[in-house]
Amino acid sequence: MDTSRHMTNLQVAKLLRAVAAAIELSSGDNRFRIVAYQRAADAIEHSSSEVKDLWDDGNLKELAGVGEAIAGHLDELFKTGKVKHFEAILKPFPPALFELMEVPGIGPKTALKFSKELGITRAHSAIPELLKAAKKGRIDERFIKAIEEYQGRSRRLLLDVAQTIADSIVGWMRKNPHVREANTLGSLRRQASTVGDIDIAVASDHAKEVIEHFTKYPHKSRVLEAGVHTASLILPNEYQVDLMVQPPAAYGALLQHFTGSKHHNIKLREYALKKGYSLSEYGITPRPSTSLSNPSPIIGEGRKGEVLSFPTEEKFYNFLGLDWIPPELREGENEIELAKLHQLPKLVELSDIRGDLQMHSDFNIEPSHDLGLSSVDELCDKARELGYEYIGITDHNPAVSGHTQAQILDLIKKRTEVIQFQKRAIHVFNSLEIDIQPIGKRALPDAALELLDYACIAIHSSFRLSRKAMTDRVLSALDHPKVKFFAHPTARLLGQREGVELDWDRIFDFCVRNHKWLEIDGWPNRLDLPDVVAKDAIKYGVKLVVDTDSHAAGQLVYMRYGVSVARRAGAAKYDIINTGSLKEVISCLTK
DNA sequence: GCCGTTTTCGGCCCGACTGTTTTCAGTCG
Repeated sequence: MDTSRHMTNLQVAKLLRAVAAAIELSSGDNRFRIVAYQRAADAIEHSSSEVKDLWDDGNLKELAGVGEAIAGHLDELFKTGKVKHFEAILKPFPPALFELMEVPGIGPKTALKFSKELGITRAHSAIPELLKAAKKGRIDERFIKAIEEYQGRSRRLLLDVAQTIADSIVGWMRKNPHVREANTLGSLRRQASTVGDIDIAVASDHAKEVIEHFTKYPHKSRVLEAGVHTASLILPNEYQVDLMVQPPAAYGALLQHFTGSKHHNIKLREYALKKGYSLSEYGITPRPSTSLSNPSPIIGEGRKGEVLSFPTEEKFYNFLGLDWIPPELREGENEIELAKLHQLPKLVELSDIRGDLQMHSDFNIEPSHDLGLSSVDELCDKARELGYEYIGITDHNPAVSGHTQAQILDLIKKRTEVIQFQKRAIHVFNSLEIDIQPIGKRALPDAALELLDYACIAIHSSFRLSRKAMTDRVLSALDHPKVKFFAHPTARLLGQREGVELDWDRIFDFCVRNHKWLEIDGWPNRLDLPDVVAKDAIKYGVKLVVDTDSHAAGQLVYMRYGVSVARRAGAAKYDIINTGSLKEVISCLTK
């Protein structure tokens, strides 16, 4: 079988990165060609669509960073399984080289050196061979640590784990009177679904006192390092937390720089450069003009060579003629253009949410999946505490095997009585989460569906069907007036299971035409829809519902993570069904 | 090799860290 036809985005990206490395090791000044290949690789790796699907539809050049030439090469790749031009570029180098580069600290030059000096040529055994060489003392011993780091990689934290730790530490820091401001940084501040590092910035004119306070954080295991402006703690679970302290007058640039993303910062600096400014973590520097046609500065003020400081990010972005960009949108897509045109979306806020339409109670409906741990009453109490107007209880359907249709109807009627047992302080919708069976049949008789206010459907089995079969299956299950949304659509589990393959355009189209919604499931190891897909859904006009999928009352607070996904997708309040009032939601349910 | 509401040519982010590095090369975020 021709494997190229099944190449994933990650595999295509890796191929392009290998080409970039090979160009770098070849003679001649090809710096910008190298960067072009790396950018194309990044674009493909982060694309919400499978690159092969884009190729199928003739849309490869939609990817920013993929132009005429690379699109042509990928065309050849998908048609024939190989690219003659790439093979010629890669041929002089041993395959092991590109594996060695996966180790942090090893780039193309070092990889080539090791490959030659240590005789490592085969790709599959490259890393173990390198580790062996390192342990024998044939290369610098610092690489032992780097290799082990690589082998234990993908040890990214789930967003909620990192956020919980950061909330505690930021809270601790704010207790100190010298701390003017404290913020998370990086992918955590951008609320990415997984987080690499927990980094915290503090604005203060008293770095010494602030660092001292940080090292007294009560829940630490030990202090790793405490310098003049930075410090690091190790927590009992071995997670590391880094702190940076800067004077309030220059805090804006620091916060901006370390929030990233890398791609956002590159684009922002390119944009600034055209206006005659150079950006850094310290501030904004007007540049000497390089030609008569490029007089500088065009906007703002400042003497050449002088670093201008900014106390806040708002002032930093505004100086460049941009609206402040919420961290969740800083992924290097079109946010800078939108900020320039004052057209950034007004992102949905946690406080806009008025209900939660997916959660599980402890009513024993005899399901094939987990029961919840809390009673309907407990769920209502917590929801009321959160200020909600309504919730939907979506227990799993009764197990298909071992129940007659009459028994299923009976269970649902009994459960309906529990839900409607008394007048409650908030409205409770009577709903179920229904399995989609492999062939697209719902795991609940239609007669039972009629007893509900609404239902959602979800995939809990047969995760590996083809894209077409999977899409057919889902659309078939969605096709009933009582079924209102598709819950945790990709069924991914972060760090455990990849999402299923779906034809999103077909799903989006069906949803828009039939008043169906897609869920953003805020359960921290789902966060599903993924942000990039949710972004496409919104562009298509699909309505979303942000839920927690709680299995206990205390988990209703996971809503913040679902909202973060929605914000990263650029969702405004009106894109989200459950920002509506009870009356509005009831109206949507009957469309 | 990519890209354009100043350009289809002529640009292309920025600074920190590390090592054996007395002025720079490689790598990273």
